[in-house]
Amino acid sequence: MKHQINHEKDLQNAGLESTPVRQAVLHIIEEQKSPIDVASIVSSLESHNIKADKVTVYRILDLLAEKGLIARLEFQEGKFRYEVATSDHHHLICLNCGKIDAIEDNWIEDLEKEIKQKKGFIVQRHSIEFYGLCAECQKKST
Amino acid sequence: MKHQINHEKDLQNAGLESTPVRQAVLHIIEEQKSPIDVASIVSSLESHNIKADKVTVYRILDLLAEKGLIARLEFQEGKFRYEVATSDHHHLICLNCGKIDAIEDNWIEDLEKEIKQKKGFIVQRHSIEFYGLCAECQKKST
DNA sequence: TTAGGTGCAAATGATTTGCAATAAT
DNA sequence: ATTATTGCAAATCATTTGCACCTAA
Repeated sequence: MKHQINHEKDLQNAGLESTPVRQAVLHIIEEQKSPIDVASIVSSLESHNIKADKVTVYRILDLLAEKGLIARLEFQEGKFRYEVATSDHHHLICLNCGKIDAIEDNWIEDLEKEIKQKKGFIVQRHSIEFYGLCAECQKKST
Repeated sequence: MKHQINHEKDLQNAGLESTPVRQAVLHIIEEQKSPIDVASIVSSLESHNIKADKVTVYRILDLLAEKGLIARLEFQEGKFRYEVATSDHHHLICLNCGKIDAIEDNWIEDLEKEIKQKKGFIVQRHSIEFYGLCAECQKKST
């Protein structure tokens, strides 16, 4: 369980000034179980009674992503989502209920080695998402 | 080597009326070696002297994707790209020169089985991209 | 003639830019 | 004072919607 105070450290470690808005944005992204979009971050700030302009949020997100504190994702929605940068995992997006789950795996590392061997291409990061039906929706909608 | 005439068949097989613009869009996407965005498709139509509104192109792309003739992709650019739907492969996007290569693999099928076992999630489609440095750019930029 | 295809104008949504106001060191 | 942070207005870019017009079966 992380507390707000840790975000101050995280920010400082990343060489960023720790401001209330930055801490709050980091906190909101962290307390979220699945990747969150900018509009949701903005309204979450409002409900936390933290006054911050949308533009400021965009700029903070750019900074945090640049410094590697958060990861920027796309789920074929025409917008970005963010999550805290943690151990490697891939997202499972249910096409029926929209729920986003995640899974870790041991396959991709080997696949990236193969990419290096076959293509000489060095993978720095990847974007891997699976779209389908979660267990619950298979029962309901089928 | 496919000819325009095949696109007529492709469209009809998909249950779509074969119009000049639809054939041209399909042709442009097919002659492209890597996934192409909408703006490029529109200007390509212009240079082929085919008059078509941007909106029409969007609608055609939606149709073609819906019918499975083309695939809709995202490369973290905030816009969509399209390619002909072919055998399964993943994209290698060079962060230095922007070149987009592709690779086939035998890993993902097994990973999707594991997802089914571990999570009960049934994968219908996936989005898998690797970002890094292509062989040429490793020589130059390093 | 009738449904589907297209064009044009305008709306929407996400993101970015410029610049002035503000806060922190 | 000087630099970085934020707010506000407006611009930009990708995509969508509404509606009228046109065209092929």
